[in-house]
Amino acid sequence: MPELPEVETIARDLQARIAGAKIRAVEVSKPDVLRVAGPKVLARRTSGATIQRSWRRAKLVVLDLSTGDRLVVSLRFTGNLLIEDGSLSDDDRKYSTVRWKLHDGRTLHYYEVRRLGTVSLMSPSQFEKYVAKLGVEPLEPAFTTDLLFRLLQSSRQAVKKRIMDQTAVVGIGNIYANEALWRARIDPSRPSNKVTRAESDQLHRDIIEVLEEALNSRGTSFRDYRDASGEPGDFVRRLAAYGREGLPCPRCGKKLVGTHAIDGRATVLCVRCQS
DNA sequence: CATGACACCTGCTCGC
DNA sequence: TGCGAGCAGGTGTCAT
Repeated sequence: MPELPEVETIARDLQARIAGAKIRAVEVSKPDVLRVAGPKVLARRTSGATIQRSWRRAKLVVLDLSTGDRLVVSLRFTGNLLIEDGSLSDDDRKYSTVRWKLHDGRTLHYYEVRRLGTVSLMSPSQFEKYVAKLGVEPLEPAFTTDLLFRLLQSSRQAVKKRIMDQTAVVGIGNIYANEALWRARIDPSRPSNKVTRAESDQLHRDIIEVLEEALNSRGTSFRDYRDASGEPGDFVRRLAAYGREGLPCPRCGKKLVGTHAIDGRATVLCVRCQS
């Protein structure tokens, strides 16, 4: 489900709403989402802890606990973190897999339909080891035009797959990969090492631009993404390519074409604009 | 090492 | 209406 803008929106909402809250008790109804620590260890090591800070790294929501441990949540397709203040729908209740009961009476739910997402309780060293494999944050100054060009040069994979590779650049998933490549007028199937310097620099601008615009719209709700308060993201109205197969290209009017040729993921492009 | 195939899950939509 | 196939904002592992 969520890519950088959606995960950032969730992490910021949680920071505003539950930073400083103390955990009273933990309930786990679907233990298969837990990694590193199982239900008993999770309950023992998080009960009584204060959630000091909520932030994002790559597509992970990270909750820093007063104990030094971190709760690291990978939402994958359908995961979400929802704050219940007394009004949770039946559906939300049905898919609530882990619950942290807070001292103030509210509950933080880890919500999951497909249960592909994970909740990991990590010590500082486990966390460091885990994030060491991740690539550069595209909205930070370290993401330079030089770095992107080097990353593209170093692989023969399709450029779309390359920019979705979380060990290269983090946070870009299928929606924003399609959108950034459409904006940059680059064919997603081009081998990444065949992208020119000028194209790479344009792609660099468009990756930042599309992620920032989506963040300002609080993400894209194509199906079931919602923020921590349950509200949908607004960027779906601004999508030019993703989900618009068969509809006219907003730039030239030619019908957009869909394919699954790159890594089996849905790709939509304008064959006239993107080459 | 880079790359591709597959596994992990449930729910929704579409075609017969 | 029922039923099977295919698809969904992702990533970890394993074989080649």
